Amino acid sequence: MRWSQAFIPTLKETPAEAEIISHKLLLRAGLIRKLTGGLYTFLPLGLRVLRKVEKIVREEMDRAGALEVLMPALQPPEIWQQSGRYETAQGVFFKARDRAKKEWILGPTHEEVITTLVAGELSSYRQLPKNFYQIQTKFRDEIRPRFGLMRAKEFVMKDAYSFDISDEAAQASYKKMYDAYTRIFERCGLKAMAVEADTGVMGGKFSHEFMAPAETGENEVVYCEACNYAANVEKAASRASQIEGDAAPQTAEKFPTPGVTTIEDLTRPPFQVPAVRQIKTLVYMVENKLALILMRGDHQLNEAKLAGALGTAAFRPAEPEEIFTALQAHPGSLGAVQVKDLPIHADETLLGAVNMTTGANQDGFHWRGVGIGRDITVNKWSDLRLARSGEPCARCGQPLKIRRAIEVGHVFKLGTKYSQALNACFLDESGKKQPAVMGCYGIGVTRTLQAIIEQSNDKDGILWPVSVAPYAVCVTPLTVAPDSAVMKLAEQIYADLGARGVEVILDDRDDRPGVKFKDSELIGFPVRVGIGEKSLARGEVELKKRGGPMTPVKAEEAVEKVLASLY
RNA sequence: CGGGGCGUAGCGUAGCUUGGUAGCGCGCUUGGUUCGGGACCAAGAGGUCGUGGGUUCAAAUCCCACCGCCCCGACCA
Repeated sequence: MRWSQAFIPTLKETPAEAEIISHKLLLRAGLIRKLTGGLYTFLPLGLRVLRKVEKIVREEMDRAGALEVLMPALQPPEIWQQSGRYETAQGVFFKARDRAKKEWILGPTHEEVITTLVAGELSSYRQLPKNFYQIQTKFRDEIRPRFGLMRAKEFVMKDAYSFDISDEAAQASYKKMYDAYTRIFERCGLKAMAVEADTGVMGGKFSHEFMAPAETGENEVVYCEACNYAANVEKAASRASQIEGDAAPQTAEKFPTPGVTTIEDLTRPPFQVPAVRQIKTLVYMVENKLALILMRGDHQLNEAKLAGALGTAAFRPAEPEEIFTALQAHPGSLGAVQVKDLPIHADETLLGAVNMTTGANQDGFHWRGVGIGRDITVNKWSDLRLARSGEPCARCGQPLKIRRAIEVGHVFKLGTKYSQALNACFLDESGKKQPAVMGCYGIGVTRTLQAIIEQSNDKDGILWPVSVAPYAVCVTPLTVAPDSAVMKLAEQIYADLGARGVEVILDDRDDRPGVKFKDSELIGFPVRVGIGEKSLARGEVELKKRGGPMTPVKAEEAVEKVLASLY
């Protein structure tokens, strides 16, 4: 490609809309442009990168034995009703209507479609295992699109769905995808770690997320350097730090606490009750009934765990009016002492706690000397708390660490939820009808692209890994007069590299060197070959790896040196 | 959806408090000088000041509504 013929609108200044470095660079390097919030056009250079990421994904899926298909983006709501997700996934749908006013759904994911397909084709266990994948645009009505491609209304995703005859076989399929993902991110030059994850609305059995560490990531990963335990913070278990030794249990007593409405307030004089000695009382509306959730004062509730404990995701924090009606007190003065008519769920760290302080369900009053079990009747004990940095690892006891990360991939073991609902069944060896055991596996392709930039950049711009760079080499003549020795050599190196299969761009723009250098560094071509009169007088050209020093090489060796530097 | 911020030329922005000719930098066009790290000089083009309404002799500026974008939040009582 000749730069003068290309469309590479680089920007000297950062558009005001971009907040994080990868988003800024996507715009500045001329890779994407925004149509409107959450919707982007890939410009030629950005599309080249996208295609390269897709190619790597495709190669690794094929290698793992998955079969590529392409499913419709537009889906009938009926299959979602069949799977039971029409209601639960309501929030993410973009909907459309045809001329007959019938409703359609712009696919946010494709479990229903693929399972419907398989249901129609599958009859015998001999047909399994099968794993189908596609690379397709998904549509999700995100609550808040942000950070460019990171969270968009429309994005490219690779999704794969495996069908197996048994749990064990499904496990093998899962492992294959897990391994494929590890290779994919490695080949993309992206640091990503597999972490245990919550299954959320997918309703699966267990799952791993592939997380690319980055400060701007929207997720938090809890990990242990000692034993390699790693989990999404929504899932992460930590060992409960017990409350230190107690004096003899005191008797519960109500005391006035005018104006006190937070855990923090109670830790200050005159009360000076440490947060670990407090019981935080949260009120939730669970399927239209109120429930109390008790946490230790220094702990935070993890809603993903709460969903697991409640067995439903249909809950929300109660409104203050609802709380007052039920407990005759406002948030900040709530407690579970002597509450008999509401279900009480408690985090297991409170088990056996005595001498605790908690709200009295009377504004301006708290109880102290409260003993769980004696003064509060807990209906269900569960692990409900958010793991924190420094807490002992649940496996090995070493301190846990937390870091932010971008979720780039997710593998789920689904079980038979969808195959049962949509009748994707087969006859086993004994002639018995069985639902296929499924798994599903996603990679956010466009998000991966941006995550690579987020991890690989410096003050001058992007540092593309060779595997996904829009062009591997930028040949930069400092003079472009057609009959000059400099340009002639540039043309020759450009042609020779192209002939050797290297993706190369020739910066034939009649611009000053500084402009060309800045642009090539902003875009981040892995290797630049600079050709100028001065060095050429010595029979040399300049080889510069992005982010590295400039090294002179003999002009006649340039092509070989470039090839060597690429691998 | 709640809160906050912002909409002025392709991009970045000043002007708004205190109403009175819309300004600057980058980019763009033309000419010239330059030519190894985002050149310089000169002359230009380019604006429904987000949209609609209101107040006023007069609105980018004040008021109302709407639209759009960005950020934070939407569990921590």
